[in-house]
Amino acid sequence: MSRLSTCISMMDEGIGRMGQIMPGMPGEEARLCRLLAMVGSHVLEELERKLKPHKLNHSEFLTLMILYSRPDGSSTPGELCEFTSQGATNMTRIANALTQRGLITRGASREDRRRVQIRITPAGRRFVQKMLPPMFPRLSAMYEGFTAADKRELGRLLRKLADNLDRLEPLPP
Amino acid sequence: MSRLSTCISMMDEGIGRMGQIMPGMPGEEARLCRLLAMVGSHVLEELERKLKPHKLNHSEFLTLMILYSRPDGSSTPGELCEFTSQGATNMTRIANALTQRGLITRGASREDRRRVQIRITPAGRRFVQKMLPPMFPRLSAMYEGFTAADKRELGRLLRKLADNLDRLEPLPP
DNA sequence: AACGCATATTTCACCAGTGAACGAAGTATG
DNA sequence: CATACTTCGTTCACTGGTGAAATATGCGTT
Repeated sequence: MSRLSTCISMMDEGIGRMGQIMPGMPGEEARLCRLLAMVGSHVLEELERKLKPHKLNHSEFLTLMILYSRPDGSSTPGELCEFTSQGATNMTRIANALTQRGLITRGASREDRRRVQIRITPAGRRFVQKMLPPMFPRLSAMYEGFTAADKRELGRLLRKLADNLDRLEPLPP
Repeated sequence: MSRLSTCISMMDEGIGRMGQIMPGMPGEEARLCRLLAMVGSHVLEELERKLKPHKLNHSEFLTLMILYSRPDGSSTPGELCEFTSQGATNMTRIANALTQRGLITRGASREDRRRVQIRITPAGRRFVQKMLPPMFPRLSAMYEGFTAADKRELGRLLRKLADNLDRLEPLPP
């Protein structure tokens, strides 16, 4: 695949030319959106690459991590959908896959018989504990040359943008 | 779907708890990656939402934009693959779709008969000129409250991260 | 000029994610 | 207490994207 910086300079030139043709275009904002999209998906691809050897995809990994991070190691499909930003359909498949591998269990909830209780198994915990640490070095390397202030600033700006996006959301028409 | 800031605080808590259990985890870096991924894909979703009424998906839109921004309005599948970060397989389908709608044409290249020359049509240009401007307001709104320095800084940090990602890339094993 | 090798695009089979519809369980209303 | 409405999870059919092989052209060597 092509280097990220190549795509970025292509994008820069393209938007530069567009700016001259299309008056009124918010060029800087468009640039930032493209950057966000490119870097964001590249980060995800990088993650998926590290997950492939474990035969996990991104959504399964995220689901497993949420369960792992829970003090009681359990949740429900609906909640997992919400926090992984996945549709219920997909969560069903994810839960199927993880159950099949013995990393989680699915059982009926006592309080509300509509709900399903999903719980990480001891094997699931061991799996996470084993696969996670090898990822740390590359994760750190990604931010090589970033000062503490840089990281803080990046976090601040991304959260600010996220707030704007939430506020913006309603656009069904 | 669930608000972005909800997912973010979930993620913050989750990584917070993880940091206590998993010693040596680069928590801040992990947080930034998750943020990048979430905000990036949210931006893409926002774009796709705006494209849906025009019956375009993200890749088709990007392809069309590249062609539009070219002085001569033309390119080749290979080049488009490179700059859209799409596989050749997909580019074939994209070109099929855009050709069918009369927005581009496909013809043999004169210099290298292996190559295919893709060119935006006048109808394609009109289409872009019509669909683009209505997107500007929301695009600007996304960065409401961002100072010029904020935008500059966000751009700088994303580009820096992109460079690191390129440098990092080789990890096939 | 004929052979093998490299490159560009397409075709095919498959995978992950999505929207619509369904059945089961709960909740509210007359 | 019966009927309608809601919520939760699953199933199914479809879309967008990917990897491996097929096809076609060009390039370099002998």
